[in-house]
Amino acid sequence: MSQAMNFESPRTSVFTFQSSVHSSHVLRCLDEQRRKDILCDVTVIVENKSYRAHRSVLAACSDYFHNRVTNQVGQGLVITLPEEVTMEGFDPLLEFAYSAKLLFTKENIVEIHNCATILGFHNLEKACFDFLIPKFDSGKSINEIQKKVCCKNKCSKQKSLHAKSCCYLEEDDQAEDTNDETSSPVLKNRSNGLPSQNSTSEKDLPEACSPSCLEKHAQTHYSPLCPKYRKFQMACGKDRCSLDDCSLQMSANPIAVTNDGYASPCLPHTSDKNDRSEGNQCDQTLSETGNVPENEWASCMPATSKNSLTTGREVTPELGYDQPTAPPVAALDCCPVGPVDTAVTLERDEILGCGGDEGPADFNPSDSALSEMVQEGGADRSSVEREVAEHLAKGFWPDPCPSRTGTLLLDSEEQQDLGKAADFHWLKQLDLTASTGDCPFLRELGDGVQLPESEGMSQPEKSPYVSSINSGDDSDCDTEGDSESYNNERAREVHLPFPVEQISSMSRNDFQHMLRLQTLTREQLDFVHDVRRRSKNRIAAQRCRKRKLDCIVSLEGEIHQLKGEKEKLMQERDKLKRCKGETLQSLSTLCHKVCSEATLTPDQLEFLAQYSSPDCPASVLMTPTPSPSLSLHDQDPPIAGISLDSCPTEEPTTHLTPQLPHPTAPPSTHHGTTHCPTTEQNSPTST
DNA sequence: TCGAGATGTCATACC
DNA sequence: GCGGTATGACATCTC
Repeated sequence: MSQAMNFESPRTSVFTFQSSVHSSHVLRCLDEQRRKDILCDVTVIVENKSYRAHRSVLAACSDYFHNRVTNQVGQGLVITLPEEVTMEGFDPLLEFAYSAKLLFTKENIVEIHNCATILGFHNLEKACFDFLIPKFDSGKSINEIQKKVCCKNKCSKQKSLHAKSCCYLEEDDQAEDTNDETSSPVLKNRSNGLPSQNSTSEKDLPEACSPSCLEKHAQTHYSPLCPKYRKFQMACGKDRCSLDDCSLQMSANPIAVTNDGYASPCLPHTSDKNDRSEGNQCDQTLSETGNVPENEWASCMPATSKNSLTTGREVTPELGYDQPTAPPVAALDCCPVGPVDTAVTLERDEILGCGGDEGPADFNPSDSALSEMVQEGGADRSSVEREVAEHLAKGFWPDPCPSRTGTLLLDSEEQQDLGKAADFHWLKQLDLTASTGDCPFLRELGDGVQLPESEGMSQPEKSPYVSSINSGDDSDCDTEGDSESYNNERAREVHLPFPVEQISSMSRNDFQHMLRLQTLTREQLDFVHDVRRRSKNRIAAQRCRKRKLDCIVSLEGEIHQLKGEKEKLMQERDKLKRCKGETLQSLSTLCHKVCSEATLTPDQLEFLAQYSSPDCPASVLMTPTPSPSLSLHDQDPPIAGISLDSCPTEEPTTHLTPQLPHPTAPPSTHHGTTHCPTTEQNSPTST
């Protein structure tokens, strides 16, 4: 059945989220000191119970305490918390403050949330509770939650994968509502077949964002861009975007709680030859039956790793693996199609105590991939949020499925190697169609979160629907869907022993490794390579186009900037021209004055002309014919100041003859030099 | 019906 | 030599 059923388990479910915000060593010391009441300088009273603690720790973790202890001195500080704060809620929070681990049960999660809210506890962001509380809220079915958030806009177009996902899920929910959990022989069979499966199912998908949500979301990033490019930028803008794409289907498999109270992360399924079919069925099985024997949890984890993640598909006898009969959302949802790295599985088993017994399940995965993924984007988010999200995500999907589907056929050692080499592979398996809304943690992380644009993971081929989603347009789903269906059909024809989605989603090493392990026919090899090539090229084309668009946008900005500079230079030029005109005008006036007042002999004038620049009116006076001098004035003088300085008009002025004609008078044929440059001639306009 | 935009694919070059 | 990537060109689809 659903997780809700699991939540109904009479046993107490205890979960732990660990934050890496704190240094574990320091925290351990502090916690030890607190328990021994060493250096404790504050007493917190909650419901008549007192807790000794360090004010610095509390202040660091809680706004409330920060405010209360600020400016408070002395060792005897006693803080009585509001009555709204209960021991039930405060106790785990205090533990969290000192251990970075939050132990909670479904009974106290709400209380913890309330207390954390009242006390303003850091590191326990809204995302945690928004996601967790509904899971524990037996009053609301998961279906209700999903429908409310996700499927409001139930696929305006069925073309959209996302839309398909929603609809598919909803239908599934509905179908499930009408079906008794034991009424389906298939389910029974599945349950019997692989009881160790995780209990996640597509209906457990958390709030998946609608395509419109995604688009809106992404648009916030590209608002400065030309609207017509936004879609494309969204689709291709991995550089800056796409952790929008972080849609990570991780979200699709939130927390699954087994009867023994462990949070079951989205367990990956592999397409192991032997139990591929079983595995395919399994994920639905448990999720629908919700009935996992407690003592099987330990064995569940390793077994899970061998299960193919292909919920929503049918098992086709001829292929041995399921082909999608419905949008492969669930399949993609559930973490990667790949197998769980054996090492990871064991590690998790250790973490879980693998006995399946009680005790907090302390998920503290050390996967760098998720960390990187989470940190890569969302720079605008607090590191705390990121870390919390990261840890929560890890907690729910502790297994990054390192080697993904590609290693489904590998032995454990190989898987380990591949897992090390391909930390992001599991991400590649994730369907990017969903928005961050799918993952409450990553959604809260925000828009900036980006999936690494490593090869293969980018988009469509593994899930051809993806591009349609990324493009924000449902319409193109047809072609992609056709392509996908064609590929699937071809895969069926050539009896491809693994899902088509794996071909392009695998890393090169994984891919080659898989090919080595598989004995494929020539036809199969051709098909596989063809699919992979087209997928890679499709992604490359998207990147290429995005770069082009970015370049265009950049050039447009550059053009705008250059236009501004040009405008400034033009204004400066006009200003200089005006200045030059004024200078020439004053020079002309001076020249005429000198010529009219001074009495110069022709020898003197010739002498002046010899040592004066062409701009100097004195030289004009000596010019036999007026035309050359006019032409000189039509040219730009070198520099007005220099011309003036070089013009020795002062000395000879005293020798100028008074009978020199006035500039305004008709030119004298005798001198031929009566036309001193007028203002008009030297005006900028004339120039 | 036409054109623009989006996208997938192919061919080719380059690394 | 193989595989990945970049990119121009083309085809197809949608609006």
